[in-house]
Amino acid sequence: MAKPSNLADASQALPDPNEARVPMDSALDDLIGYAMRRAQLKLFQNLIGRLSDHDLRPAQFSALAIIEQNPGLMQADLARALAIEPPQVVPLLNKLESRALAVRVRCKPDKRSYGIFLSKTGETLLKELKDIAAQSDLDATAALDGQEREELLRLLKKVYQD
Amino acid sequence: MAKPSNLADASQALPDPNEARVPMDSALDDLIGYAMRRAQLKLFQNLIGRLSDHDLRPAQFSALAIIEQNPGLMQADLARALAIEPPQVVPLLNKLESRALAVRVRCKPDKRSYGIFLSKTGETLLKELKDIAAQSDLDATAALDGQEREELLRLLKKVYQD
DNA sequence: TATTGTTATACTCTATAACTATA
DNA sequence: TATAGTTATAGAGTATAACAATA
Repeated sequence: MAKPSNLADASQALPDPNEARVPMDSALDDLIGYAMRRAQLKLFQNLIGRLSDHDLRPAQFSALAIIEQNPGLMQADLARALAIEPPQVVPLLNKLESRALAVRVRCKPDKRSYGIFLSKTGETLLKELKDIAAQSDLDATAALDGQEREELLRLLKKVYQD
Repeated sequence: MAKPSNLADASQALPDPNEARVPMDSALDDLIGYAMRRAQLKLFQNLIGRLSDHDLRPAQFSALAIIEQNPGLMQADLARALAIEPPQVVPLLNKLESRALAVRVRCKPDKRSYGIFLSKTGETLLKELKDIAAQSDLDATAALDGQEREELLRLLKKVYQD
């Protein structure tokens, strides 16, 4: 297929190959969704790098924090809190159990379900991970001052809690 | 492995099964990264739903907008602008070409490379897609007023442009 | 020898259907 | 029959190595 007749006029406006190698976006520049995706990727990559020292993924850190706040919760609850499907909880919890950070305990009247709890090891590591995550946050938003950071957090919560 | 000795104290504080089924996060509540991930997922899902009417993905929309701003750019440039690897550009561009929205043209002195351009069809559709994306933005951030939306955009740009 | 685009491949993430064991 | 957890599987998204054509 060579140069179809509906090819847009483009023979002019070719960017100088010697100038900035990163094309500008325009059109996308006014979209909150676009800016948020790029900012989120930056924060996520930063956190992934820091957590990798402990061989953990962000979802595993989130799971530990949610378990701490809701000891004894069921896997279905954890899935809902993490906004993932129940089958995805299985390998995640298996990993946490194999590292002795959390445990499944059959303790409910309903013998089908487990209560999920942190181990002492998990509680101790989670303390450290919270500091790491807070530092990652500061690092990835270093362009903001404290007041801007608080305002950003407030606005983001307002968006997702709606 | 049954109830290891380092199991954290958890026999108390079990959430009432009759109350809110969504466990709270705490610990995560002060993290910009966590709030941004949740807000970003909300915006992304909204946009995915709206673009699906046109059988397009967000990355394909972004590609169209970038091509419009940089007619004649090479695939390596597009990959860099989209923050993806060159091999991922191939199926993306194949899709846009099969839909007659964009074209690869061998027109450079370097016969290895292509210049990428929008077709007239692509230009027309892109106009519509921009409105859709803007509406998606407004919809997913309906909890914010105009001033908050501008402030959020400003802060996000400051973060990712750093 | 280096580079553009491409193919092949693999690894992760995510989602769905089906299975088990309890209820 | 319905539910909690699990298994199996398939589809995206993403990354790397290797190849062909060209420089």
